[in-house]
Amino acid sequence: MEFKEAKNKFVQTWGALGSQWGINKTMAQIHALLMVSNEAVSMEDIMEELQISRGNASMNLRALMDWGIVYKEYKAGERKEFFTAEKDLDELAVKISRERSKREIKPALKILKEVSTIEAKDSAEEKHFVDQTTKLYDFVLKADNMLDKMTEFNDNWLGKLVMKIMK
Amino acid sequence: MEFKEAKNKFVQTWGALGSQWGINKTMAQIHALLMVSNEAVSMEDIMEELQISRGNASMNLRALMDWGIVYKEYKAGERKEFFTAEKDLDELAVKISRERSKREIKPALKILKEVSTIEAKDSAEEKHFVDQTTKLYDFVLKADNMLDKMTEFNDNWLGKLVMKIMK
DNA sequence: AATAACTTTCAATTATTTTTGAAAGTTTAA
DNA sequence: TTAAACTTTCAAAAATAATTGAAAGTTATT
Repeated sequence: MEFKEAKNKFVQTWGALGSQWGINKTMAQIHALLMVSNEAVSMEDIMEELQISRGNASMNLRALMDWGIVYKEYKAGERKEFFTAEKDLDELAVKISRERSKREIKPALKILKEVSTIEAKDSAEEKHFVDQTTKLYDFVLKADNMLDKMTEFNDNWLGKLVMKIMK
Repeated sequence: MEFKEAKNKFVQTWGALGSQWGINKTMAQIHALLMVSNEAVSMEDIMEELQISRGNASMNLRALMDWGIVYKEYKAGERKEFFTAEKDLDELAVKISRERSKREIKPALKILKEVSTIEAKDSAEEKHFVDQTTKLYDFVLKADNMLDKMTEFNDNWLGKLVMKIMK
């Protein structure tokens, strides 16, 4: 396999993986492209490589910057903007976790708390509901905190994390 | 908040969370509904509660069973089928992890391996590509193995619990 | 202050995914 | 074996999400 083919395959695969996890395909592809580029890339070049429109490129670059995993760069003497991706994978994982936690998990937790604290009356049905949603709340909270804890560690985070969880 | 409202809110929230993570909304909603039901539910009742068509219910129940997180149940003297969800949350997490690993991570790893092992020639660009995709391969592999390890740990824990219950 | 070189926005279009519903399929009972 | 009670399938329709492209916006240069 030659370089160009490999690069394209990687970008396509990363895009597909992204969309399976609720991240828009183009966003994941732009990120993939920047990850494997050894220097900052212009919007023009991104449009060219991925065959996408200016608007699409602009919006998804904005989203990637909002996620904190892509940065703008300016080159001396150049009017246009260039982009680079966060290339440290631990850092990348941390930022994605944080963002998804903030945007999706935290709001869901809030609702879970609400619904799990209704007055259970005496029917078995209602008791089961309260019991199950309470367990779910605890579980999701624990899982979410685990992700937070990950950010505290650097190397051998798995081992340290297991130690911490198991006390 | 009264029970019916809470239940509905929970089902809607779980559905929204699912779709943000690449799981179809109805599938997540059916799962939510079954999770908080203290007894097996018929397809008819699922259709009624979620206001969905028979085809939709049938297909998503099939998918949930393929994921191994919803089971069919038969009631004596009843022709129709009833459904229950896996309610143990650790077990649920394990099954979802396994399934997503098998369906999405493993195939992506295969491609990552392929593209990271091309002949790097001597350009800095190609060297960076190989370096970055190799790191990514290692990272994803490590994360994926971690899920396996947790699964194993969980199995043991469950096994021990089962032994304990059975004396 | 006019123009050139860019980027952003967003209504309209296009692509993708989900859902429907009725026909076909299956199983049980009489 | 026939019919009734169910479930599954899948082409078409509907809903949702992503993308385009041109106008509006911004910033730097002359």
